[in-house]
Amino acid sequence: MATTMSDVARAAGVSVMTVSNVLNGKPRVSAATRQRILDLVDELGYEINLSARRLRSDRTGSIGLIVPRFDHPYFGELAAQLSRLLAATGRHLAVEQSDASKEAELAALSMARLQTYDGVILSVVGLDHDDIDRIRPSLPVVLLGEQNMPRRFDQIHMDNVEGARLATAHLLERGARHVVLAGGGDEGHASMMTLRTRGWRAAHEDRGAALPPAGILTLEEFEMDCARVRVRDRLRDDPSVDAVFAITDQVAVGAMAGIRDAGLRVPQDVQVVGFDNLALARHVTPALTTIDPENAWIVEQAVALLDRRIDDREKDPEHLVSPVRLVERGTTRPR
Amino acid sequence: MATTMSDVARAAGVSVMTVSNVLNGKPRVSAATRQRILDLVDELGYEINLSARRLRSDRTGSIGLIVPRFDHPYFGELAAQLSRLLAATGRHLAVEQSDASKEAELAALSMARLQTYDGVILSVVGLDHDDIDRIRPSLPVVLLGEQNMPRRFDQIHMDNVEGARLATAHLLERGARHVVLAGGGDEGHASMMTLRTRGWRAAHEDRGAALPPAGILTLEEFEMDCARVRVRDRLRDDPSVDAVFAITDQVAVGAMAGIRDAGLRVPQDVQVVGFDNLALARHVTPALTTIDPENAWIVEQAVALLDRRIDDREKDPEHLVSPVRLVERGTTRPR
DNA sequence: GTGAAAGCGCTAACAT
DNA sequence: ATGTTAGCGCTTTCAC
Repeated sequence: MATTMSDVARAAGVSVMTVSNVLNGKPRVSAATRQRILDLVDELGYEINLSARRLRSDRTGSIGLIVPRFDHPYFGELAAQLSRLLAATGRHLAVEQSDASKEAELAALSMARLQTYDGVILSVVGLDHDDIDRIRPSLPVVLLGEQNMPRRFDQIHMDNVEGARLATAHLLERGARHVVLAGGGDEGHASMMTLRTRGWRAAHEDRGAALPPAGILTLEEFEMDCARVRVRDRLRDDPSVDAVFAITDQVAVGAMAGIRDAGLRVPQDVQVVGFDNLALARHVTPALTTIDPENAWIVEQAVALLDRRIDDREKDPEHLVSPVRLVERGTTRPR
Repeated sequence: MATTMSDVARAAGVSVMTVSNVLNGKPRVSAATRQRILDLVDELGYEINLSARRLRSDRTGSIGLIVPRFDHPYFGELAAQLSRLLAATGRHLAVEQSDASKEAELAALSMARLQTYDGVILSVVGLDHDDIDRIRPSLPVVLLGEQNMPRRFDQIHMDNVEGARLATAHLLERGARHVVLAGGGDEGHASMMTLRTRGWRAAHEDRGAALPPAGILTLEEFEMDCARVRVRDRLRDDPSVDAVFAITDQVAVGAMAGIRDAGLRVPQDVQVVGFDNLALARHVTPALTTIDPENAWIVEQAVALLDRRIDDREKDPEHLVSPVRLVERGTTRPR
């Protein structure tokens, strides 16, 4: 069996309460007793049982992050940043995958699993307003997502429309006449996809440019494989396409491969802009022009919101929009 | 307050034990009572308190995976596969980051954090044999790693030497005369790096080929940025380099960018082989020839080992070596 | 400064 | 088929 607090207490000849007080940094303990207990803790290899602490008091020092998928680099980067930030305040992060399916995401949100955390940051994908509304968490939750979400939650979303508008406007400015939107679509509720599609439209409207025919290339998944094949085929069908705004950097990398498959060059024949500014974006050749969602800002705000909510469960929910900016690299032509 | 079992019991007019039995699928409960309780659970929105269950009985249905970094795609892919596999048996995965530093990794391994899991899969980086040996987990742990690890743990490692040998031999076979090892090194204990370096050496010895002078390009980090710059500089210094064996796919992608920066072509001027077979490897241009570590196999075995150990804490530890194979793509020349 | 008592929500073991 | 008892390891409260 693992060493418990009462083992330490017995060895030190004190009560468990004194051990608990020492371990929690409570003030009213003599220096001598404190030191003796600390030594014993080391010697016996005592480690607190977080389940017991949690059962009695809340507070585990753990924050949960629920993401749709572990193997999407965007979430990997988000998790890494969040982890670093939390470490600064002595807490740590556990990441769980919701699998982007409604059932899995709801299961991930089940209080049972969440209770082990002091608070949870939930990246909402695949849930609509009503699904989320059914969730009545008894612990602080911050929502990260694009769709319309119940106002009673603290939430952060990217400025998807503006980002997509910037991306598309940049392409049009650089001489593109026919900007295909890879991974776009108007179906369903407000989502990353529909919002970015809206931005692509808006950029055309802003300049009085006509939307290209069949300009939206739908994708089953926002993955490289899929994007590569669809973009290649689209270019073969229609040589007038001279630019791709890809809904994510992953799609953009797939699109770049597809463009090459079609025997064309980036950016001379076809320009490309992505969205996410993944680490990867700097390292493909040519380096990818993309929209930076300011993850550092998002992460910082998410923790701030969580902390404020942990502090005051009744505070008014906040609704933040992250700034976005265009990062110009080599997949678009110089002015 | 959240609904507890006794709330449900009171509402159903039964004891908490009956509720517990229903929720745990115990057989000796009448169908009528079971249904009544299930309905009430729904109605009251009851969710089990895992901390309480854990405190009493072990079993949370959660498995922990500790990885050095969230933002390395290799671990993202590993976690995703593991998550999928565990879901099949009704369990779920939480991933924690150890940050690749010794302190952080030891902290991640502290029983306090691990106790919330039924078992833990630990990807060991930055710890040597003695550090790991200091760990006396009271719960099942499977080690994933390359260095020499205490035999009392169940463990899995890749066949790094063989993989590196395959990669290097392939380059030599395809006419390479000067294979630089990007990210290699002999320093420190057995590690992914030193083992792959050994394989690179062995392939040369096998063919009676001399090792190139300054053939090992050390890298501070196995990251694209770093690899790109170092490879570019190396090629500029020494035009005789005609191949790069990159210690990881990430390094390989960086190397490919560096080769282009130096004004050379892949694979005509410089061939490249990576290691990991990330999803990314198929989508760079040209597609990356690499070593596949058979992650699916690793994940499957890790869960099997964990389950066997959960079943029998006293069983003899097992020590598995994953098979590796070469995946030939476009960064090496056809035969 | 230290400790005794009570109990968080659950389940194992043993009644009935 | 259902209930009773006890207790997991900790913290809260209150007493000394």
